[in-house]
Parts: sequence; C-alpha cells; structure tokens
Amino acid sequence: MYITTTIPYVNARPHLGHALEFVQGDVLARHYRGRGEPVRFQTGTDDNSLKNVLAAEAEGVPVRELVDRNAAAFEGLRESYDLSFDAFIRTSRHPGHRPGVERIWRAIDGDLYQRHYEGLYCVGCEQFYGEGPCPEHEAPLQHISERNWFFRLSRYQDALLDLIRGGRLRIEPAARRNEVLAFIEAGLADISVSRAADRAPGWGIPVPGDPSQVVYVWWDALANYVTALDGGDYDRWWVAEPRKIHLMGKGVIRFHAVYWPAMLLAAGLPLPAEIFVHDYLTAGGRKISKSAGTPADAEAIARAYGADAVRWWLLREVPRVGDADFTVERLVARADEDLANGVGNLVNRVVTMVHRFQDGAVPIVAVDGDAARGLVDACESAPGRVHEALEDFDFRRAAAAVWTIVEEANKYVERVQPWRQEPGDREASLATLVHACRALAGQLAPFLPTGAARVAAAVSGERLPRPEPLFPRLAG
RNA sequence: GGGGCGGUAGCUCAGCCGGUCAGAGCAUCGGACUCAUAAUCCGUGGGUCGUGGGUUCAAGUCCCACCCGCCCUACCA
Repeated sequence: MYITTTIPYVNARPHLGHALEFVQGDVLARHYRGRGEPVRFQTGTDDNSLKNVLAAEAEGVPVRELVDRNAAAFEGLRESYDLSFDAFIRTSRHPGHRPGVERIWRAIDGDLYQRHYEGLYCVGCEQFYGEGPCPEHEAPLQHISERNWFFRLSRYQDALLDLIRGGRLRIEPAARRNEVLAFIEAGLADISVSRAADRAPGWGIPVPGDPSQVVYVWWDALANYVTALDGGDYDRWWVAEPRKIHLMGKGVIRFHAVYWPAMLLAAGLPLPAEIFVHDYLTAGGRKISKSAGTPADAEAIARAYGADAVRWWLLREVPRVGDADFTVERLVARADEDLANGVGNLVNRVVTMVHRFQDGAVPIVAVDGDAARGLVDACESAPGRVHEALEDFDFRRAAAAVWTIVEEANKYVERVQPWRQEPGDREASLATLVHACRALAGQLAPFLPTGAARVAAAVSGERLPRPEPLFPRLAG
C-alpha cells in the first residue's frame, strides 16, 4: 500500500490542518503495517511554489533560506506528532524530482502546445480567475498576459469519466466523487501548465527546451508521487502496487482527481487507485489561514498538549464529512475524558488490583463467564471493526471501535467487583482484564503510538510494574 | 448562474435501500461503589428531527419549493 499526503507549499509553518492529514495517513500506515501489509507512507513539501518566493520577499530573506526553514518545520512534525512516514520528499532537494518532472513533461509532449494567454491571476492560488478579488486570499488579481504551454486536458474527458464511474479510481467520500464527476461532465478545457520564468527568477523547474518558462507548480508538485520513487521503488510502489492512496484536503481535489490522472494517462503511466478527501479545520470558529499568521501552529499545539492528545482529538472528533472546529477546550475535554479518565484510569485500576490482590503477578487463568461476555466480544470484534472503518477512511468510527474495549472493561469491573470476589474468581477476573488491556494496547497502537506503547509496557510480562498514571489529566 | 453538502435533545453529532429512528456521547440532576487519575458504574432529562407542501397504509428517512450555513464551479447580461 502506497499512502501519500499532499506536499504543502512552505510559505509558512505547518498548522493543525496539515497535522490532520499527516496523522490520518499515519494511522492508515500503522494500521496496515500492523496487518503485515507492505506500506510506503510518503509526505514532503512543495518547495517550488511561487508563493514561497513571495513569502521570502515579504520577509526579506532569500527564498532558499525561507523554504529550508519552513520545510524543516514540516519535517519536524515527525517528532512532535509521532509520524511514521517512510519518505519525506522536497521538490527542490530530491535528486530525482527535477529529472522526473522533465521526463514526464517530454512524455506528454504530444498533448502540449503553446498559446497566448491573458487573464486575471492570483499568485496565492497560482490560478486564473474570471474576476477579482481572489476568493481564497481576498487579494486583488494581477492581469497577466503571456505565452504559455497548454495541456490538452479536453482529450481525456471520457477516459476520466470511465475511470471514476467504473471505480478504477475510487474517490471518497462519495460526495466528493460526485463533485468531480459533475466538474468533468461540465466539460474540460485545456489548461495552462507553464508560467513565465521571469516572474520567479531562478525558482521552479524550467520547461525542457524552453527556459523562458517554468513548469506550472501543480504539474511539478503532483509529480512528486512518482518522482520520489527512486530506482526499484518506482516499479514496486507505482507499477506493482495495486493500492495507491492519495490523501488531501477538499481544496485540491480537482488537481488530484482530474489533472493528475490525465497527466499520467498522457504520459502512459499507471494511475493512482484511491483518493480520500478530508474537509477543513477551523480554529475557534475561524478559518485557519497560513497567510494570516499561524493561529493554530501544529508544533506548538503538540508541544503544549502532547502528541497523543492532539492525535486523539484529530481522529476521534473530526467527522468524515464536514469541517470541524478546533478549540483547546475541546481538545482538553476529549483527552481527559477518553485518555485520562478512560484508558489511563482503566489500566491504572487494573494494574493496581493485580498488585493489591496478586502481588503484581499476572494471573494466567482467564475464564469467559457470562459476565465477561461484553468485554470479550469488544476485544474480539475491535480489530475487525477498526479495519472496516479505516477501509472507509472513517477515522472517527475506527477510534470509537477501539473505545468500546475501555467502556466494556470498566463495566466489567463494576459487574464483578474483583475486590469482593473469592480469590479464585478474582484471579480469573483480573486475568480477563489484563488480557483486555493488552488487546486495548494493540488496537490503540496506530492511533496513539507512544501512548499505546505505555499501555503495553504497563500490562506486559508475568509481573506487572508498579502502576503510574499513563495519561495525566490536562485540565486542572 | 450551475452542481453538491449540511441544518436531529443545551453542546458535538449517529441515524444505509421509508415502517421500535426519535438515538449516542458530553453537560445537568439523582443514586451506587471504592480497585482507580475527585475516577468508574447505574438511572434521569421529553428535541414540532430548518420551513411549507406532496407521495404513501406508513417519512428525519422519498419528491417539490423555500430559508440558513458551507463547499466546488462558472461568470452569458
């Protein structure tokens, strides 16, 4: 399974919205690895965007410097969010990227032609609009008149429709799929795939054979999914691998579900198999905007509340469809409720009882009496339910499935009340509970890598370590 | 302008092809328990399921119109 996130442009530091996509990809990667499936999880940065040039100018620093600094911040999320990506590609640094882009450009040569173009352009979006101001950046548009290279996107309309309708290219959620189909059915016009080089001196990838132009940044950035694969990796992950999954935000579906497949079709390359589109995060009811500063700095939030808490919020609280509003209050409430009072407290009470009644020795007898039915069922069915939910890219449902183990375990404790049981029965109850905690640790692993490891450590071995709080409360 | 998605208890939301679908969690209130991170467990609260029509024996659940929020897309006067 080849899982990719989009590669954000690096005109600013990463915000929580980026973290959402990375964490979703990470959960998928860890989940499938856990099932023994070969996985390549890849992310990176789009260094070649004109927006990076503008940001550098605004800040008065060299583009290289700004790009390197911000790209490092993105890569740093690996630590602060416990991400397990196998590759981090930077379009301006990866040796294979530029040659790869040039190769693809030449491969689609037959579908390229030059044309004079005039229109209103938003540098922020790197896109033309009918009139201003730009809806995304609320900035005035520039009148651009230049000669560009165009791609015969119009030729691929039917092929794209077949691809998506036939399910060879799966787009989730279905609403997004319909959106894409509607867009294509409305008719595809050829698109400009190059920009005048002098607008970004020295930045971007020159068009092969035409140094006056640089490759349109989207053409450049999309190629990363393929150019990041060096040597045998290309055959392994792009040719032989059936499950190639692109994760992205709703704002860039068109590029991934229309331009990118068409580009590959033209170049005669294999196509991606699945596209999952997430919606946006808002912060305190307001749009998170890089250009307006970083009101939701990803790293700062993780540092303040911990990767486990933030990951859990992103996975447990963000719906599959619809924007979600992030507030510190919600983060803290969810973490305390589920992690501290739920998982942490459960493990703590179980381990404490093992110490109090068994002197720390893990009982080996586990009897599945009727009282344990609900708990045993939860443990046994969790893997299947998690898998099913993740196949649907429904992270919230997957997290909820894991949660049922905690819920059932607590109910079980109340039902049997180990502290009142005869030693023999109690031993069986505690064995069942320790077993449940181990199952919980296993199921939690893709969601909370370090937290799950702490749970596992707390309930592993024949003699359990002294109990200590695994997930301290965040609120007072 | 075209297309799409939402509008369900105070809050966040589940409700697939119509008939125990009027629900869950949190919050509130009451109770239980003491193994545990002032935790946990049990019970409780009555919301015209955006508005108005329609189809049907039966509609949050289908159809039409409208209102509100949002998204994608396009701008012909």
